[in-house]
Amino acid sequence: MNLSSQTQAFVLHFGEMGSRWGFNRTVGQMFALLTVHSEPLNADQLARALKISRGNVSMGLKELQAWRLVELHHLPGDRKDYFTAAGSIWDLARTVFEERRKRELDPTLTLLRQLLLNDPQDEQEAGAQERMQEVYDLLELLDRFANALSRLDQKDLLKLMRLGSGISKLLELKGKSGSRKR
Amino acid sequence: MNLSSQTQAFVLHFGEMGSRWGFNRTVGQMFALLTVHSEPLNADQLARALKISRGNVSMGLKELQAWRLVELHHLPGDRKDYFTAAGSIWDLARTVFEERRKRELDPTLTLLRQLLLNDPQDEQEAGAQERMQEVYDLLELLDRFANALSRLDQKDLLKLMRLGSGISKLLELKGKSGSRKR
DNA sequence: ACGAATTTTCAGAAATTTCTGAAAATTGTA
DNA sequence: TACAATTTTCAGAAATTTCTGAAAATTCGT
Repeated sequence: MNLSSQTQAFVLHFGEMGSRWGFNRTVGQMFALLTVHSEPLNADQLARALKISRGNVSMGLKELQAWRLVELHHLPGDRKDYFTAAGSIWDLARTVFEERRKRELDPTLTLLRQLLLNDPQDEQEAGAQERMQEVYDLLELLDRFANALSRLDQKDLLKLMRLGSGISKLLELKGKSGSRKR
Repeated sequence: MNLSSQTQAFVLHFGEMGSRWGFNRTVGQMFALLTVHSEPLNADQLARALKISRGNVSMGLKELQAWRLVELHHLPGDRKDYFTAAGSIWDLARTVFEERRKRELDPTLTLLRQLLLNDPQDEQEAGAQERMQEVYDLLELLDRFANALSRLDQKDLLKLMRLGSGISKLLELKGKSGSRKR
């Protein structure tokens, strides 16, 4: 379980980026290692490869399971738990995307919905609520859009992402056919 | 500068969420307050309203300026710097989106591009590189897509986001006309 | 150029997050 | 059931991030 300098660099980088993606350094490293390493790894192997404590690995795996980013395997005649990254890179990306939507958007939408139920008590509050309503509308739209993207199958998602600047042409099309309807 | 309980709740929430969105608690609070408060605020007002030190406000404003999320104003006969949230909610969202793309995608793309230049030294490395290539391809696609979205004007973006599940129908359309071409 | 107003800086304090390692709990086998 | 292998837990240690406040720097009017 000694990592090539390639893998080392990859793993360390994902450790650094980890916090930006929503998990801590060692969780990022564990995930990176499981991603590049095709064979399943057990907790001891992860601990040794990454030079972190066994306890930390246990906690990290729990978190990765909560994110549904790893899969548990068993080898015949071995009681240890082995892990791999769950599904294709594509699946992983989708999962991260969905989890982040949940964590970054949903709580705010819930709060704003609540706050907007109250009647404003004065001018100041009325103005603040207007602004909050704008934030809410935007985040809700984003949330719906993210959900729609999540539901697309891989083929369509690929098609959409590859469109690039072609998107606006496609929308023009839609806009015209849409207005024609009435 | 005493905040209504509405605003208080909004500000505190954005503080909590701040870390998920890429900045720390007080920066999140400052941004939230500037967003709901239509009048420009100066550093002392922010410090008093949020009960944080003047120094912290200075650092926070510097960060918000780096994110291009605030705008500096001056009032006649007052030497203090006044700040507002920069542009419409829509503009703010676009800016946050772009900044996050830069911070979360670009460094990884750069690293992977580098790593993939090296020839693999053995089977193990070859396999790891395959996985890294997949990650690279995916992130690059995502990056291009994010860029394309950023470049859409507000009207088109709105149209696209409102499509929801209609997206797949639109893509079908495109798929068919695309294959018709050959 | 001086001085008052204002902003920035930054060393150390405080708060928070992450990590370790030993003990407790769980699991599977004989 | 007894026990060895394995995983989980969690109190406290270590590392990291954030915050304060006083001093330094800057800015502007006179």
